[in-house]
Amino acid sequence: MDNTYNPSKTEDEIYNLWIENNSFSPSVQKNNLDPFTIIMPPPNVTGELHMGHALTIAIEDLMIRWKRMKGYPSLYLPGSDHAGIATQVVVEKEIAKNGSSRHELGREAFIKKVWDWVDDYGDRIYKQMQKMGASCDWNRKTFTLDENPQLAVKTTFVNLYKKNLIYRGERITNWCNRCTTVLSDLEVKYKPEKSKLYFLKYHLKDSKNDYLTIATTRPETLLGDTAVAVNPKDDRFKKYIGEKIVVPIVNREVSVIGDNSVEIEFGTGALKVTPAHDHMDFEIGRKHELEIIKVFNQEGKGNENAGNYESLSIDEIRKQIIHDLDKKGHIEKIEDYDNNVSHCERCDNKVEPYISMQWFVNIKPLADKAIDAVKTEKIKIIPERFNKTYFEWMDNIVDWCISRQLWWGHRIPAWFCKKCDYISVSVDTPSECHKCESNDIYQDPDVLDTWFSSGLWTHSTLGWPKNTEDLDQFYPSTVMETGYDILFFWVARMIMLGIENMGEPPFSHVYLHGLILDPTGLKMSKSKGNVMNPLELIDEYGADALRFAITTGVTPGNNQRIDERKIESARNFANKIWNASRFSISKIPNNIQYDDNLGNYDLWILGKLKITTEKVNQNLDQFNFGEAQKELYEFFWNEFCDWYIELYKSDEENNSIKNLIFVLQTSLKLLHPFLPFMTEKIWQILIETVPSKLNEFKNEKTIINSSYPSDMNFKTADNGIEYLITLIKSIRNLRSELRIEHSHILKINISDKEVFTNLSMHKKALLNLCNAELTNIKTNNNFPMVVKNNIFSIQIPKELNFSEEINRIELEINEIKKRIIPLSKRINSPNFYNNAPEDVINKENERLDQQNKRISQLEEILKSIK
RNA sequence: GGGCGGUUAGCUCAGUGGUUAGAGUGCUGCGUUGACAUCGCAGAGGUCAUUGGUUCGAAUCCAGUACCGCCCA
Repeated sequence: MDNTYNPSKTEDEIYNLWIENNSFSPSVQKNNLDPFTIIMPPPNVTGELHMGHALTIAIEDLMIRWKRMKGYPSLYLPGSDHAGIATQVVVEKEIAKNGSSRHELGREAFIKKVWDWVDDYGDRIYKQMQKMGASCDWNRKTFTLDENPQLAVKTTFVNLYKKNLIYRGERITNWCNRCTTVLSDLEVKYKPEKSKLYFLKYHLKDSKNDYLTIATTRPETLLGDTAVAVNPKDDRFKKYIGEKIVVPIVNREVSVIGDNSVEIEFGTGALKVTPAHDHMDFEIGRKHELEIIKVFNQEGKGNENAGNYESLSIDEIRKQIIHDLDKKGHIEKIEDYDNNVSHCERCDNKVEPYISMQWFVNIKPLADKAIDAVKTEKIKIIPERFNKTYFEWMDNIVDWCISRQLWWGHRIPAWFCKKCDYISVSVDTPSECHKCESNDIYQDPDVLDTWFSSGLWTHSTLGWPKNTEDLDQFYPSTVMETGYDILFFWVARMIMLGIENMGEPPFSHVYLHGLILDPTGLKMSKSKGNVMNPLELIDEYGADALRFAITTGVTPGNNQRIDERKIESARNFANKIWNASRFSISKIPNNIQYDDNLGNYDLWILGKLKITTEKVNQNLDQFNFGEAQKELYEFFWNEFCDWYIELYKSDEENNSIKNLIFVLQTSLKLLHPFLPFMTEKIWQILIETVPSKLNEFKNEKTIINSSYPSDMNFKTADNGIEYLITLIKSIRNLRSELRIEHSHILKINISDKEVFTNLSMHKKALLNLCNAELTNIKTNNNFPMVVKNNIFSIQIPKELNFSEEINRIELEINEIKKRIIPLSKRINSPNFYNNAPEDVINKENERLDQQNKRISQLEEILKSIK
């Protein structure tokens, strides 16, 4: 073995080994354990692996590997998402480089371009997930536009339509005029912008000199004004209600209406109403049955109703209108104004409120069942606090607009009849209108919101709507693991559609992880230039180190900052494991009889191993991955390496090589979910090098498919090892405090015969670990040292200056005294006696005794060295 | 406007009622002839944001305040 671990050399080799062994496919169970299933949140097919994916995979894969080793049939199902708008934007940008556009190409040719893209690059993200070590069952990988998901989408659409849960209607929606599609509320992001508030004069028809001043951020929409609204409670304006007022420029006579939704405080308190181009105005318009006049088209340009402004862009219209209003004296003033402007999440273009005909899901009936599933704990969200977020959103849910005016995606399975206007909705492409049997039908050009197909992911990947074995075996899945930021985007929709199609919730647990932030605590984004590329980090440090680093101290739902030092630290830990293994292997002797006798050090480390195993399993059970990992780190480095291996070196005759190998192997198994590649690599080396007599696990040919340690029933014992460790630490400390050279052998004496005898067994350890020797001779140059209520005398070189040590001891005495005050106060209070549990009372009393004893011993020491 | 989270060592974070609050990293001193300098040994470093309450006992539970961040409208 090399003396440092080389991940890049090993990782691909190990991954191939797993693939060859078909280690990732769940085996149909012979035992009675229920399957453990994670359906991976599908990354965008155009995407590249980012830190968020890396975290997702690290967490999901550690759960899967753990459960797989515990013997559960474990399925980790991978896939990717066609990501309608995102992919379309990517390919549009690609062809724009050649000066082309999708409109120029036409729908069919454009779609072909996208498929070409997917064929060329679609596997990229899978390869990147493999670099991470994801133990997915690649035989079951699914793309949202595969045949079966297509069928699932159409079937669901048709079923919901037949149940009247899908309808078509004209609504005001968020419209991106660059993508020329409607967007859902969640696809719109708000950005603060410095803009202007324009105060415009609208003259009353009947009294020429009287006018209302109206404040607006969007003067260009006045072309579509069909009313002016004031709050009926507003004493300044209520007298105008019912009067006619003239919209400037277009000279349209409209009414002044009263509506409670008008904010008295905002602007002047008078509002121009443009039902076709503003969400709130649309609602007011509906209430008052106002005329709706569209003045912009789908591309964000003035339409035929815009008069002189036709075919100008919205920005140009604004500029022109301000100019024209000013010329006619309609502008009272213009103020600076900070407001939040909506942008398209994908292309960053400004979003316009826009009226259009769309398909909607009547969501309330679905939502009610989904709320119920969480309320009755059929689904547990981890961490629990996100229940509140979930309910908040679900309780206030609005109908889901599922149509998108895109070309890439699941085409809506609805055909319009030109003859009778009937809409035929069906899974199979109809050849004629279902009502009048005319052949003159055409399919709705729109596609479905990507989340519609993603919502079916939990069962479409398993074969639904077909009745498959997989569906029978793996639905519902166990854990849906994803970032908390897509709780409503995705998780909520999976729950609703899962219940709708399958009759039961799609998973029993939702584990939400936090975001990975840059070292300064900011979200990583390409535009900020602060992204870390996981693939580069893997090249530099290894996938194990990256995985270990991003799950170190991880807690559900909390964000974490990541910087390279964290990854370095994980890499160092991996190297420690590598070297401890190297050491253990080097200690395997040739051709001797191995016996099963265990020494004291063996029994001690087994005790630690047992406790660690219990804690790790317990923490994993409770989704405390960070804690589980911490336990392992501490055990391996601080107990196994720093003490057991060091003690082992001191007394090889009385320690068991079999035990050394056993503890190493068990540790590797425990660590495997966190550091899969390296632990497998070492396991393979052990298979080669450990003689079968020594190899407790000789029948387990790969660690990935070995059994996870739990319920350890072997014998353990302390036999004074904890005491020995404390003594060694005290001697080291004294040596350092008194600045005694490492090479100087310290002779230590203790008058207590029993302690002396017990320690005699550890002569070699004392010599090797702190360069000390037991002696029964006391000389003049003694320095007293107290260790757990025993006083040792240490022979030291004559010329030493004790002043620092005296200071230290005095400080310690003071500190203990300070501590004792509240402690004795508490112990002496009757309240404490009456209320605290007995074991606590005993413990506190014992504590007080020990502290007092230590003080007197320290004082004794002081006296003797002063 | 509503909701959620955070505030613990120089930095990054664990720690949901019971010893003297921990880790990683950084810092200081010492140490390289066989597992590992990606290392070893020793050490310094904290009024657990703040105020009040509950309790025999609070970083931990409750209420208020301040600051930071996120989500929704």
